[in-house]
Amino acid sequence: MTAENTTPAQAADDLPEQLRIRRDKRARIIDQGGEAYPVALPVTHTVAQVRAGYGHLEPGQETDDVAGVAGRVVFLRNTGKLCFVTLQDGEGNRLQAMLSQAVVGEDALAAFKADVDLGDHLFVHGRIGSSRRGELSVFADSWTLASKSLRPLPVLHKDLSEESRVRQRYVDLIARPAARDMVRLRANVVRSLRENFHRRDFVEIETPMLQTIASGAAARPFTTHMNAYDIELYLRIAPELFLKRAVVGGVERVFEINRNFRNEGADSTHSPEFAMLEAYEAYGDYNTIGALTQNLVQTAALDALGTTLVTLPDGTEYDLGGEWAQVVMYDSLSESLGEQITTETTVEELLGIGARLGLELEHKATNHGKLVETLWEHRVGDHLTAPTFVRDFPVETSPLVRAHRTVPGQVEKWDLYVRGFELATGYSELVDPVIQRDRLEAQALLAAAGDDEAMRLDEDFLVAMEYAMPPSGGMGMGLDRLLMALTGYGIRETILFPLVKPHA
RNA sequence: GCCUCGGUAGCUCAGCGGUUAGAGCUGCGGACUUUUAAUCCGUAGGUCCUGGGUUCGAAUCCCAGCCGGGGCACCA
Repeated sequence: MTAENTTPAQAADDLPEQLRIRRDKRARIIDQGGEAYPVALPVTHTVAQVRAGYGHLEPGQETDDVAGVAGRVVFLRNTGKLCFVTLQDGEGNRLQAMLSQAVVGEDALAAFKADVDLGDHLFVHGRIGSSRRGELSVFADSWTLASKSLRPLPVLHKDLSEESRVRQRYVDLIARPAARDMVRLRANVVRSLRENFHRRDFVEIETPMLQTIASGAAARPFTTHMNAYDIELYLRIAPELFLKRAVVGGVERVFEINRNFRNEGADSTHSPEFAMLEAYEAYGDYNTIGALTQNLVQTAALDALGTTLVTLPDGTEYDLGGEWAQVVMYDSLSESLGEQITTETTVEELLGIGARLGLELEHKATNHGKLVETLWEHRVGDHLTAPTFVRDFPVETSPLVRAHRTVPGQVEKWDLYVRGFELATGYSELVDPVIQRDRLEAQALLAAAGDDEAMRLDEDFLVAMEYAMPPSGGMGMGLDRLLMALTGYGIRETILFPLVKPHA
C-alpha cells in the first residue's frame, strides 16, 4: 500500500463497519492496479437517451446497437451467474444493466460482485435490449467502476428524515424525487422570469450586497467588517434604493434577481437569506406593475408546471390563472370588523378593537398604520387563499410609496397574497425628493427612538432622487415564496442548501 | 423568545424502570443465469444526542444544555 492510499489506522478504527469496509474495498481495488476513480469513461449514451431511443422494445427483444452508459447504482440483484444492476442519472432516470457470466466472463463477474456497491457510479458497455420480463437493459460485455462511494446509500423506499434532507441535500437529491424536481422547477421558474423580462426589454443589473447603510425595507440587517477600509458594512436587506438610482440614471426598465439577508426569525415562510426579484418600470404605476406581476407568475407557472392549476402535496388544488381578485385594505378590514375603519380612526380606537379580538398590540402602538396592517393581517390576510391584490396602504408603514392620487392618508401600494402569505408587493414609487427626504427623516427619528426596524436614511439615495426619477411602478417578489406557491412546500424545501445550525 | 413533540445500528423506526437494547432495509459469508425493494441460509453491526441527578438497577424517571419538527410571538 502507498501512503496516499492508506486510511490512517487510528481513524479507521473509529469508523462504523460499513464505512470501513468500503474504504478497504477502494484501497484493495487500487492496490490490485485498478481504478476506483478513473479520469474518463467512453460514455456514448445517457440513461435518458437509451430510454428515449429503445423504450419501445418488446420483452425479450435484443438489438445489435451498442452503448456505453454510466449512472449511480441504486439496486443490485445477484442471481448467481447473472447480476442485475439499476443505474440512475441525476434526474432520476433509471436503466438496468445485466451482467452474465457467459458474456463478461467468470473473473469480471466475480470482480463485479466483490467491488460494486449500492451508491457507486458504474459504467457498463454492451448491447441494448429488453429482458425477458420486459425491462430495458444494457447486456453488458464489460463494466468499469466510475466512482467508488465510501458511504452507503440511505434506504430508497423511505424518505430521509427532515433533518437529514436539509443537512445532506446531496443525499436527499439521490434518494428523493421531489428534491430533484424542486431543483429543476426552481431553475425553470427563474429562466421563465428572466425571459419574460427580456421580451419586455427590461435590463437585468446587479446591485451591491455589501452596503454602508442597509435600507429599502423595514428589517434588521446582518453586519460584517471590511478589513481594507476598516469599516462596518451591512449585508443588504433590499436592492430597492440602488435599483432606483439606476432608474434615475436612465435604466428605465430594470430588474434584479438576487439574494437579500435579514437578521430575523426563521420559520416555514422565512429564511435569513432569501432570493428576491425586484423590477422598476418608468412611466408605469402600481396598476401596470400589478398586471406585469400577474403575467410573470402565470407565465412562470405555465413554463415550469405546464399549468396554472397548482396541486399541493395534500392533494388540494388552487388556480393561479385568470384575473386576480383585488380588495382595498381599509374596506376589507371594515367589512370583516363590521365597523368603518378609515385613516381617521385613532390609535386608541384601533387598540380597543385589538383588545376585543384578544390580540396583543401594545408593541405596535407607535402608529395608526402598523395597527391597521396588523389587524388586517389577522382578520383578512391570513385567510386569503386565492391570489389577491390588497390595495392602498396607510402612509406610515410605506415610506417609499407615493400618496394615493385620490385618497388622503393612503399610498398606492399593493401586497399580493397567496395561500395566506405575502408573495409580492408593488408601488407607485415616490419620486418627489422633498417628500422622500421628509419620510426618511421621520423614519430616522423612529430609529433614534429605538425602533430597530425603522428604515435608515441613505443620503446618497436622496441626492440621486434630487436629480429626478421618472414616475415609475415598482415591485418586489420573494422567489422562494413563488416556489412555495407553485408547490405547497415550506421555504426550506425550496432552497437547495438552506442555513442549518451546526451540531454542537 | 415561549409552548410542544422528537433525537436509539449506515438508513427508516420500535422499545418508555427490570435478563445480554430489537425489526426492516443495508453490510459481511454462502446458494442461485431473467431479477424489479429478487429469493433462501448463516452472520456482524450500538458513546440509546450531551452532561448531571434519583434508584439495588436508567435508552426508559428528574434537571440543565445541544440539534430538529410543529405551534405562538416577531418579520417578508
